[in-house]
Amino acid sequence: MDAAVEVFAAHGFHQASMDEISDTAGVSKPMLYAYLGSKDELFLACVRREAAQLIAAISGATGGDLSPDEQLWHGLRSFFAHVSENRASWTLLHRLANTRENPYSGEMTEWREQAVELIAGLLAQATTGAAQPVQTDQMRPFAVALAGASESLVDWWSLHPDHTADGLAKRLMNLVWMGFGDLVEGRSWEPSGGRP
Amino acid sequence: MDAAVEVFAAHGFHQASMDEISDTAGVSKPMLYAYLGSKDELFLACVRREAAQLIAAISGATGGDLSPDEQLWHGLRSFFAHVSENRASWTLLHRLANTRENPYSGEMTEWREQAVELIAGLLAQATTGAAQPVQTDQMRPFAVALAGASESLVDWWSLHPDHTADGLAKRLMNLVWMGFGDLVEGRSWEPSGGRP
Amino acid sequence: MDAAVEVFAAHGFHQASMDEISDTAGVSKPMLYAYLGSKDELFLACVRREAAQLIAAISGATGGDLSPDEQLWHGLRSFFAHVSENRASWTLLHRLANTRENPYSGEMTEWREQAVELIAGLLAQATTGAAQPVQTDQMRPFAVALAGASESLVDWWSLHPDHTADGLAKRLMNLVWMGFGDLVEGRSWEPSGGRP
Amino acid sequence: MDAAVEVFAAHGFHQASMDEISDTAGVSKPMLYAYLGSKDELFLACVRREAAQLIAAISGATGGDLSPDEQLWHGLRSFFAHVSENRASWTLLHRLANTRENPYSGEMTEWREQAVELIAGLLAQATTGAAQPVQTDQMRPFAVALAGASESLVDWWSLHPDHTADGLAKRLMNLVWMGFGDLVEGRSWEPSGGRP
DNA sequence: CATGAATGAGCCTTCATTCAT
DNA sequence: TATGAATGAAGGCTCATTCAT
Repeated sequence: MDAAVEVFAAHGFHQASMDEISDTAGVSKPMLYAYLGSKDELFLACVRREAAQLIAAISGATGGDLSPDEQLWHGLRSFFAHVSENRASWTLLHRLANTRENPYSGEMTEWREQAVELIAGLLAQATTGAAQPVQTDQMRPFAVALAGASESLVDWWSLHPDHTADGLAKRLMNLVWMGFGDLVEGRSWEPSGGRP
Repeated sequence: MDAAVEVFAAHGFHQASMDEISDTAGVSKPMLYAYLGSKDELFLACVRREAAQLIAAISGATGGDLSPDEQLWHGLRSFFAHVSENRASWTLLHRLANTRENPYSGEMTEWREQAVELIAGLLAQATTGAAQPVQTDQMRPFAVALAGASESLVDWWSLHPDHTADGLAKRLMNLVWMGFGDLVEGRSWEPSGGRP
Repeated sequence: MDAAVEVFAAHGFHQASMDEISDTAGVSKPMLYAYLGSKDELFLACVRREAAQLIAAISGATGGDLSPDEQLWHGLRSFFAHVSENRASWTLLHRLANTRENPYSGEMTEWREQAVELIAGLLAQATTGAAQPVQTDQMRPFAVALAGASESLVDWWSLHPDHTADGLAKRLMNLVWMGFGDLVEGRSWEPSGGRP
Repeated sequence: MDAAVEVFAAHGFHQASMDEISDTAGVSKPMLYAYLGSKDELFLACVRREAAQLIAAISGATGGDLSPDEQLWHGLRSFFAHVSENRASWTLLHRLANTRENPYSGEMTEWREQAVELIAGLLAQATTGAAQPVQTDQMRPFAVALAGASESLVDWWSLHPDHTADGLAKRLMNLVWMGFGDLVEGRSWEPSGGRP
């Protein structure tokens, strides 16, 4: 059973013993090894599955022929929604997968790169008709920043549950999208004297 | 010796054996226990020290009677600078401290709350003369987002070393501060039709 | 199927898993247990069968109304021939059965005693007309020595395949039978000054 | 403690648990690993030590400027004596080391080759003044046979303790040395009609 | 009857932690 | 005081052995 995600999320990789996982899953330890291989492979499988689900949720929401900002908006909403409904999954991806130093470290964070790529693509798309259109790869730092801001807000959210997924997503849109719009239109901040 | 930070950062918490730490530090294991207590306590002490240094670096840069945007700017610059000069420290704080599931998990992330508080204060301060001044605690989500964006950019930076600390800090200022400015001045994004 | 002999010979007793044996045999594991009982019993059954075949081969060759030396000669020849044609069988009997420390250890080496008995009988028979005929049980040490020499030569043979079964058998006859003949005829070696 | 030899000899390699070895040795398991490394390494170390002692015992006895037959005689005597005083050691070398199929299998049987080489040298030396002197490497089959006969007798001895080391050694000398002497002097056995 | 699926028990190995010197 | 030496406790993994189908 892939409710091993629960145990990993609850105790971390090393503190999670295969005994506890097998107990929680309701099967015996040899079954874990028969079906999922070693502990490393089990962990990797969990990460893969959860990452795929998260990416699928976001991708599904951003599809369609909406405008970039609408796509981003829906993507953020679905991200917050998915995460709030899959706490353990998020803990696994965010807290544990980033930390493990093992042969598979590449795969552990691949999902993040996919998300960044998705965002960067939207941002670039948004500049298409602007004065100075930009390439996708110049958008990456902004995409990374937006992704990080989202992740950070999710963590904070769990400590302040009185906010809604949509409320947080809208806050992020306001903060980032507006600033991004300014940027595209040529208004920018310079070190010795910002606007506000 | 607190060069245990190096070992923790290099191998992670569990892979770092007390043997290796004591060897690297040049003392014997019983000394580690005499001075720092258990492995958990040692780790906590490391986190505390590194967190204090990071917060000190940022606080030192934001002090003075500068305008809020300048303070934020200097804070971000010094954050990126400090992190780039203390890779191990950052790895410890960001990658390891967030993951541990132990009795001290509260203290492990306290530094983050301090940083958020600092940013939130600056943001609130920036609205003082605006049409609708806001309280510090309403700024927290934005501060959290900014902090997360910064952390995320730092990680990304290590894979793209051709950027400078100032360059990244400026990008963040442009993205966030401008959007924040719009917000303060009443321009905002609404779900069914953003600006750009 | 008793092709489990192959697996035992190939990997040794402990390295041979019941899974591999059942796979190689083309039946399922429960069948193994239904027909042959436990792993120990299976091993014992293999040893018994192979031992019986070996003893049969030797006994068949030594039968008849030949002179003792001819019987011994044919026995040795057939031993070398049988072993070279049943490598796995020999590995099982010689390398594995001697090692096992189980309740059946008696049966594991019974075949060896049979062979020794056969040889001792021949040796005794050879002294029938001599000056001092001897009983079978006084011949046993010599028989044991001859048996050991044969086994040892077989092992050595597998590393020096350029010898023939008959060549080795003849060498053994020359070495042992001649010495035995001397002995029977009263010429013997004494500690402080042998013959050559 | 290298009284692990006892446990290995008593139960075989696989049945001997590190727990039992450490208990028997009077130390804790981690000490075993600290001093002797893994179970494989421990076993190898035991074999190496016991093999060295056995070879030393035999070599020590065969040295000097004695005639070849005297050297052989003393070698056999010391072999039987050493083995009877070190039962566990012999079990390890003879019963276990020959069976293990591991990376070190080369070293496991090296002692045997040394013994064979020693014997072959003595045999060749004995033919120096004879009608047809022979090279050492033509003596190897005889040496192998003699070694095997000795080993076999030792095993048999443990079941018939009423014999003495010297008695068995003398029997072997009579059987092999006399036959060997005949051979050197040109008397040989031919398939269709031996001497006795 | 024959088997896929399941497990209890145990082994090797490691490491945080502590005495005796 | 500082340390080399020692260990209790556990964890990952495997395998002989048996049910439910």
